[in-house]
Amino acid sequence: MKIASWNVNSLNVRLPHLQQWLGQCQPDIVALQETKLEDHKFPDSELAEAGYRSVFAGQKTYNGVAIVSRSAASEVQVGIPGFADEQKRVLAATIDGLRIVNLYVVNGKAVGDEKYDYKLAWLDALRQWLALELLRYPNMVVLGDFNIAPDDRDVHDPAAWKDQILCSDAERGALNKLLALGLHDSFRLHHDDAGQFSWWDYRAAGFRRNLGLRIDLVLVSDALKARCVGAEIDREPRTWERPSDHTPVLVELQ
DNA sequence: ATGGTGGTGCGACCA
Repeated sequence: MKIASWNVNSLNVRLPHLQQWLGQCQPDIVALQETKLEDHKFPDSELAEAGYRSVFAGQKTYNGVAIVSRSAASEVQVGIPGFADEQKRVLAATIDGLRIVNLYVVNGKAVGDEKYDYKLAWLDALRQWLALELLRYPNMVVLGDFNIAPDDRDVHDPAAWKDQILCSDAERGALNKLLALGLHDSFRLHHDDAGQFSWWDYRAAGFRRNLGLRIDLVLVSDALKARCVGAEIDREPRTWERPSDHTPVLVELQ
């Protein structure tokens, strides 16, 4: 089965892209971020016409997460338990026997900014919660827009980005603490090359010049590692007219 | 190329 993550940067604008991509890629599960839609505006009937069910937790203008899947979702959880947060960034559900945890990690703006402190506190709360979730649900996929480039291979210009937001040691340390729970960056199970990105800035012709970062990740738990037979970044939707600044990333599970 | 684009919504903020 195919499991994907895509930051669509407004599902209102990108619904045609999502429909196109569902049709040609035929994923089983897709985690969406930055839907930017209140729940009553979520296009669940349009997606049902394409054969997909939806669960979603959105808000106006900012954030918003959803999981779109062929099979029904159960045990739906919004947010990190015990971590008060108005921002809709976390949505977990059980689908096809897998625990799917969809994340839109805080961006953080700049190292030292108050949003950066919020990002690190948020990641710490996430880690504490996931440690418990993994005990309950060994077959877990944690995926989404992590807003962290794991290492310098994931950065087009590591010197320019050194110690900058999305690349700082504290952010990478927080990601490594998540991985230490028994999670694996699926892309790195199958590829070790540099320059494979999932996000390119709209400015300065970032995509054309491949000035990107790999910040969209699919993590698989220890129990799923052996079933993970492929991991890819599908650059095609980033070439379409009026694209999201992110492109879909996906794994194939046996 | 030290600038630049895009979404929301009509300001200014966020990324």
